[in-house]
Amino acid sequence: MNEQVESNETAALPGVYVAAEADVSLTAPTCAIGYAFKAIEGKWKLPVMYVLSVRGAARYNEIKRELGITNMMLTNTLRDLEEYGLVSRTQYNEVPPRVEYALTDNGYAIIPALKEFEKWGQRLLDAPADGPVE
Amino acid sequence: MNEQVESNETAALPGVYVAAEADVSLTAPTCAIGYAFKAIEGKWKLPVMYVLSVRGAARYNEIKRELGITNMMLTNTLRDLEEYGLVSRTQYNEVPPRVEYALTDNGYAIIPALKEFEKWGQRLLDAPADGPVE
DNA sequence: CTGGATCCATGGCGATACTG
DNA sequence: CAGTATCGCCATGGATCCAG
Repeated sequence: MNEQVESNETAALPGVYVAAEADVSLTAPTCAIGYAFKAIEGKWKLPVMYVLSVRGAARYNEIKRELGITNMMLTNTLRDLEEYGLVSRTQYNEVPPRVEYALTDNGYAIIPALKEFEKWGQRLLDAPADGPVE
Repeated sequence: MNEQVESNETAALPGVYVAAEADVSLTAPTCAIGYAFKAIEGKWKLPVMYVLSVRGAARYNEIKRELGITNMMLTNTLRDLEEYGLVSRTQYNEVPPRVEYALTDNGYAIIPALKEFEKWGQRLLDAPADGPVE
């Protein structure tokens, strides 16, 4: 495929690092980023949270149409996010029934990370030469 | 992966555009955050990139031990990350053989997002009352 | 001994129906 | 409108096997 022969000196950019300690124990119960990874595990957690962050609050079928997600996956994803206290569910006893989902305070706190992800994605799009082969 | 282009033609609903009704079109090829989501899709992309960001460069079995990931998953994950131009693979013709993986410049660019994720995870850990029921 | 593939069991995930 | 139920496939995990 692609033979990327480059010098080893680019391995570590000076002054750029995430954590000072080289011991990476993502599975530790007190590992912050490991816990974050677990919270967003699965294909649809981040897309759902992103939609809610943009819309503020959204109904079940709204999210479904936006993402093209199946009922099963949306239901499970919302339930998981609820368990983590990231999404709140508000049911209105009306006819027809209405259920609105919104980010909790902890869910809202993910937005800075989402924005960084967006900037990163933009950078990848701006460098198509290094992108995946279409 | 393969981009499944959702055809707008629908036998039952002619003339109805599916993509047009989405205000948030994460599937659009020019959507930055959608592209970022695709780039990190899968269970192990972020953990592997995190390990590489901390270690600077790591060998195959180093990553494997750190994460407790299986051979198949690590191989596939590294290959996907290579395709996206996020990870570089450097092979040394030595005895015993040695292969080192490191983040590319585009791969390193994810670190601000990882830092935000870490802060977010720390916030979740600091608010156990809102966390998932143990 | 290291990097990686192959077989196999399981669970996440998708498509389509059906229900309150 | 907001879910549930069911089927089937593919990604994932576990163990073992292969190449250099």
